[in-house]
Amino acid sequence: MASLGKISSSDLETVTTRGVSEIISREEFVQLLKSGKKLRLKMGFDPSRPDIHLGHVVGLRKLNQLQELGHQVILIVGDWTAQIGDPSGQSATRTMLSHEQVLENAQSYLRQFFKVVDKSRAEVIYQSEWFGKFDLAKVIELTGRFTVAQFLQRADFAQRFAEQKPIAITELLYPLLQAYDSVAIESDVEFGGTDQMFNLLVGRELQGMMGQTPQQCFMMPILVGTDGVMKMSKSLDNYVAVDEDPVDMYGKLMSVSDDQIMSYLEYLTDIPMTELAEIGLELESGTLNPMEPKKRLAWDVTHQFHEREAADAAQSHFERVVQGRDVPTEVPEMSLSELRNQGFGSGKEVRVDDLMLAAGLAPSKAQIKRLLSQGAVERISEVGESQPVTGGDAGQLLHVGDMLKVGKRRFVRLTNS
RNA sequence: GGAGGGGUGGGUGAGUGGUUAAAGCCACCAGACUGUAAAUCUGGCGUCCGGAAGGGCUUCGCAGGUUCGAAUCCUGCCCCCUCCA
Repeated sequence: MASLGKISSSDLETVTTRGVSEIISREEFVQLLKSGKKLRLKMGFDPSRPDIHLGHVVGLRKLNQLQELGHQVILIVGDWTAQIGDPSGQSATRTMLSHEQVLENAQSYLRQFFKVVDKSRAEVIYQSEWFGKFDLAKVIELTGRFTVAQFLQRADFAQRFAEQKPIAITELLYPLLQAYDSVAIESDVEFGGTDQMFNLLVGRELQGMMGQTPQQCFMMPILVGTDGVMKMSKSLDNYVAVDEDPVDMYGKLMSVSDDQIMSYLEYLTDIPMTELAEIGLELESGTLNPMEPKKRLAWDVTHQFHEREAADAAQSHFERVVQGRDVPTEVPEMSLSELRNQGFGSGKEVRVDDLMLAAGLAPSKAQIKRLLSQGAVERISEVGESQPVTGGDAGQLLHVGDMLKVGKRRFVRLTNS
């Protein structure tokens, strides 16, 4: 680990450009890095959303890089702002979280957070530490520092105002509270996606007003989700969660659009930029099969969250099941006795549709019929002979050792006990 | 206080008495193709019975009502939004 203030030019380059969208202001930030001061890096967390996905990881990696240069991460649990909800244009009102719920979510979040961020160089602070004692006089003082016109500069507000769409008053409060956090912890640098620019700037401004050195605003690009179009988000279901098991994580990364390979490699791995440049060129010229760098990406990221062996296993699983269309080495099992307890089958045999239902391979009989008629279901015997299960075969009886393949990659095997 | 707009399937959003289990788009599922769970193309996409044809049930904020028939009309209720003051 480098000592504070001493930073190599390549580190500086990486920290300030790779996976970075904008820094306000870059010059001041660079000076701070060189000053030898141990910086307080502010990151906020909304405890109503305790799941971390790769979109967040872009920023967390940045925090980690700075930690390695000796700086300190301050994670703020937004137990007050969570009740407001960030005005991303969607739902304005949110239900209050109970204290226990906040604690629970925070715990879950932290477990994921520290998969990327170094725990020993981080502290966790709850907003309620300062907002818990905020009184009305202070709220008025805080709000009195800003005007509506200033807030209407924020693109999202401006747009909704123009379209005569609702803007909740509490939404205007959100940036203010977030800004006050910066004052409360004397933040040196605050991190967020580019969509956070306004909020970060309000923090910077408020600190100046209150006699503190204004924080630097560090903005990361928004990662596009696995659909290749929208930003990665849980509600769009185009995300790869940090908690994902290796096989799913690898698989989901393999489903990233070809167009996004380069940005994923840049934002989520440490593969040198010079090497990435070569890969980019080869992809463009068509001399490199996109699957190759994508596999590397998938392996690399999976390995960041799991053991090497697990990443290797995930890769061979992918090659075997997806590329080779073969049966995976480990197949989920259901036993006849278990099935009978659930009211399916006789204990000696079971219908195809019953097994699919019980194994969760389809949510309803109607869905099963569709799958059958679409030729999505295959029966594989103990000796490996496979035979399609078609339209009228829903009642076909399966015996111990039989296996069903549904779609390209879902399996279940019938066992005895 | 006044005027008006609106609540539809996972999401958007059409639909103003039957041909509507409800357009289109997105998401999702399957198939084909392939270099992957990319892209593209095709199909599917409430649920239950049936091999199928077909039939039953449930669904358009909630509760009633009119009608042979209602997401569509009427009554009451709940909720959301905009504008004027």
